[in-house]
Amino acid sequence: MNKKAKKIAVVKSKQKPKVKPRVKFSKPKVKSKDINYDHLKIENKWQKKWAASKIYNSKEDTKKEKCYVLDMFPYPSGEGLHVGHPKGYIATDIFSRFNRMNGKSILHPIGFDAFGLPAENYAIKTKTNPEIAVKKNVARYKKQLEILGLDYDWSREVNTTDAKYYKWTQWIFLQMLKKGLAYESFEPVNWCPTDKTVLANEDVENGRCERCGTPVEKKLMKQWVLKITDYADRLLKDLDALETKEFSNKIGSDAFRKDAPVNERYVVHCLVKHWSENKFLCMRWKKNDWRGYVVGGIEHGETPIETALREVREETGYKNVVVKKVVGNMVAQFYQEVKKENRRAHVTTIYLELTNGEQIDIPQHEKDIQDMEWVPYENVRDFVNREDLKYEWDLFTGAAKQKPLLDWPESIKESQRNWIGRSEGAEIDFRLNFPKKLDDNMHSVKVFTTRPDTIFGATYMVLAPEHPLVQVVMENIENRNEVQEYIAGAKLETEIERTDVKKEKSGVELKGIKAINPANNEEIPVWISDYVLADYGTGAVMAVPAHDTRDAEFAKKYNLPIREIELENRDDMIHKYGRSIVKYKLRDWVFSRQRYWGEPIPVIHCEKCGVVPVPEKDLPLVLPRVKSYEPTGNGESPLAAITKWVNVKCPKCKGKARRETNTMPQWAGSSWYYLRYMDPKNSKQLADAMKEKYWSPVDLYVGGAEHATRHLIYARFWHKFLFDIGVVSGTEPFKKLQHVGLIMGEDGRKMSKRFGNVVNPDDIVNTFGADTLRIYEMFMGPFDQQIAWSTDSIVGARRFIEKLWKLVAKVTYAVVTETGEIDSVATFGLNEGEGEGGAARAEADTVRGGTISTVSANHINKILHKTIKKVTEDIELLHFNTAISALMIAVNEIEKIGSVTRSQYEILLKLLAPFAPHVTEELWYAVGNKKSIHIADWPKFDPSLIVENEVNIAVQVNGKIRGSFKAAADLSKEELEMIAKKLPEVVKWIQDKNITKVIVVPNRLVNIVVL
RNA sequence: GCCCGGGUGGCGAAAUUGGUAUACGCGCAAGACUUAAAAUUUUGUUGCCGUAAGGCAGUGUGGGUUCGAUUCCCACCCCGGGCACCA
Repeated sequence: MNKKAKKIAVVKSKQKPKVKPRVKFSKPKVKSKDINYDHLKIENKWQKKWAASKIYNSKEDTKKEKCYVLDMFPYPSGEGLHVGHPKGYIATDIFSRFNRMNGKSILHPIGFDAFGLPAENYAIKTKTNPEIAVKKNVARYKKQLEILGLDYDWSREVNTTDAKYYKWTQWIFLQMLKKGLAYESFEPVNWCPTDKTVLANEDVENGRCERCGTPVEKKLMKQWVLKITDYADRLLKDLDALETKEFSNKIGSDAFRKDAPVNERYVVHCLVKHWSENKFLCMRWKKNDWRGYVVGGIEHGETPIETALREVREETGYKNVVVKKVVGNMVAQFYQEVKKENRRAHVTTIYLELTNGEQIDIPQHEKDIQDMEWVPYENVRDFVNREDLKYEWDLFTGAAKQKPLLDWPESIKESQRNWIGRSEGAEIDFRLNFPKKLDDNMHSVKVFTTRPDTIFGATYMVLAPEHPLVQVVMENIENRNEVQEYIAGAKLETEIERTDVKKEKSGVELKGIKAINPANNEEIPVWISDYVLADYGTGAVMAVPAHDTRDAEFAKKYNLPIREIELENRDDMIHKYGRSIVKYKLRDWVFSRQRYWGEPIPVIHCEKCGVVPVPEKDLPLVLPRVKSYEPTGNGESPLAAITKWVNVKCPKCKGKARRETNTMPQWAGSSWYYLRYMDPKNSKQLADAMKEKYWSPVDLYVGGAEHATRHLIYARFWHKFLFDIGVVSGTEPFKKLQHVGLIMGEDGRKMSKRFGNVVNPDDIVNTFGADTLRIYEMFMGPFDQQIAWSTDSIVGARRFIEKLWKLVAKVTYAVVTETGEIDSVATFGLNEGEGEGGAARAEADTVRGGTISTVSANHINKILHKTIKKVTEDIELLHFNTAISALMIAVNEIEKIGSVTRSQYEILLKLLAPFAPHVTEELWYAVGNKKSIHIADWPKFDPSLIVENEVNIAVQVNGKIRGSFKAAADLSKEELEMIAKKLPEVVKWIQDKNITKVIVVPNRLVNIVVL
């Protein structure tokens, strides 16, 4: 895939691009000789050993849970990788290594996407055959990737330009053809005059070719098109779909009721106060869901207050309840809790009080599902949020709370929603009326509107200049010349000019033509204007200047009537005058390119039979070698010049026929490659069904955000199609998606040869080591955030690894004699062979009275177990920067203590192994292990070890920190308050003052409020 | 214009059931080691006032809720991204 970033931008507003002319690689400040850490030797050694031992090869092991980790495969350009590229690969590497150590069966493959314009243009520029250029570039990329120590299963490598691979790309196309999803269209398409090919809508950016920036032209051409619009609705809906989950609980309750309120606007939350004490009623649904309030649905005709009273009586049995107010200051805390549940919720929160405790019996079915408890005001929050009582049901819909089907960043989902651009509206026919009727036909014009409720305000109609009807009625137009001139003028404009919002609107009235508004039978003028687009909706609009800014602008300019009206009922209007219809902005995918370097479209044009697919047995249809692969510009690809290849017999009638000479777009091969990794060598099908079922879907997919509206939409489309024809088992290919934040140049601009700010990863690996590079890139900041590279800051990562390296000398172990007795306690050395010998080693911490004190050992244990927890959680969330920070803290602490047992050190190594695979492997063997650390078990933390027995208590006076003290954990509130009040630095602030209130948060703070 | 995301030291950034803001790293300053430098190491490092003890201010701005707000609410400013004469 092409690694193009869309915009050049700096990370932060405040930070102006610091233009440093010198961005070349600078010499490092580290010296590794002194401590014997030779990263080149170590990294090289382990990379070879891992390749030989095949520990990273994937297997469909049904006994294990699977984990499919995927990178967006690279598009090997001529320039090689820069340090920004590996960021995503390092992240998936960490994630897959982590999951492997957690006992999962891993698929972490890689391949190359190499068909398409970039490779072809590069080949033309360098005058090499694209096939050869691609081979060379792939080899270079592979080498660059290999030295990073990534755990790819290279035996599953795919390449989209390999005939064995694109056989299946062509096969999928044929299946689409069979289902009518691939068709030839003859319509205006985007044409790039520089690249001399048509483009899909997705390849056009602000009216320009996404590759070369040339403004695209509209050209009428016959093209292969894929009917992605048939899938528009599913592509949109599944973005918000929920994971299907079995849910059997049928017990009736508002929470589960089918007719429960589905719209949060019709829900009330009732806060119910005790009749004599400052306590609130907390409800417990027996499905472990605590609420601090009663939730009820407003039924038809009720006011929220009535609902509140009814719900509280029904659900709690307390009869004598009165409404105090609707969200007042007094209950602001509760209100905030409610809002937190759902930021979009606009619930009415009602505060009620009981006048007495009189209670009637509630029905058994209510008792079955819920309990009640009176909870003191200040404890309600803790009570509701108790960790062990996470709630599983959606508050508003009553459905089981489910995870979304797609765990994707909201921004990418939103991009796709925008791109698909669904809008619901109506098609309404306006009859046309013109005096000089040439025939009796009363023509009519279909308009598309999302506001049928404004139909009475339609005071004129506007057609796109290209609207076919204009030509039909041309003879009846009085100002024919003027109209034709306008149409000709509009044609000359580029898309960019035409769709410029700032441009003043222009248009011409079709004099002599009138339209009739079906709502009031009024005759209204008909105009043409280029602000109406031919290819959206119906190419015609009813103009309602009172309710549409564009129409208003136009009406003002041409003095057309603007009529304020009362809005009608939308559905009634649609019903009376038109039909409801859904339109999408998404266009069908223009699928042919007039270029050489792509998959040949496997179709034959027969004079008699028309379009005939190449028989499946003849696949792959291999891309033939060609003398000149320069684009022709005449709408044919260079393949058309190979008459021998082009002229074939029709597979059906054996008559004269020609091959299709257009090729597929760059995005074809990448639309399904993740499936091929599952079974890369299968010659019978694109992937074996069992294997597909085992590995699907991709558990984590990492790549650039710029693919949001292309690759990621195309792949979802193809996947859904393959699902429909039974080739794949699920409806979505990528379960979790994460986008990588770009690494910018040191000057804050995008890394590019053009700016001379490219940093080559090979240089970094050479001087600092792959492990250092990996740690640095993961430590830079949040993974999805764009950050500028800084060679100066790498030393931090390097120093950290060196600290770990030096720490091995402080690992203690017991030397055991042949009879099993402890001879002495020793440490490991940094040099090979040091510390070894005839004597066996044993854990130092088993030694009675050994060198490491119990206190220190316990202290290290506490640190380590906290670190295990933090690192484990952080890797799962892809919070690599904070995971590394936790590891640094652990190393610093252990270094300070100065001694560590072997088992403790090994935990540390394991935690770091996914991040720095080489150095940890080296040290792992150095302390006496015989099997790779990368297949060792991930450490588990012991919660009891994490518990602090001494805590720091902050003391505030009127909310300001005035002091602190250490105290045993879980000291009572009273004791804490007493100690706090006696602290000299606190006494100073509270003496001579009236203490009005003391707030004590156990294990945290004491706040003394004085007057 | 509509829709997402974000704004914290000199810099990259931590911190979410509302509870000691600035963890970790870079840089910088001072000390140790060294003939010297590098490397290493120790200490310090939000700003202002103060020799210090300490005080005041402080998480884009202005309000609000609260004993307590980076965190919740309201309004606004700025930055980044997506869509855009889409009817």
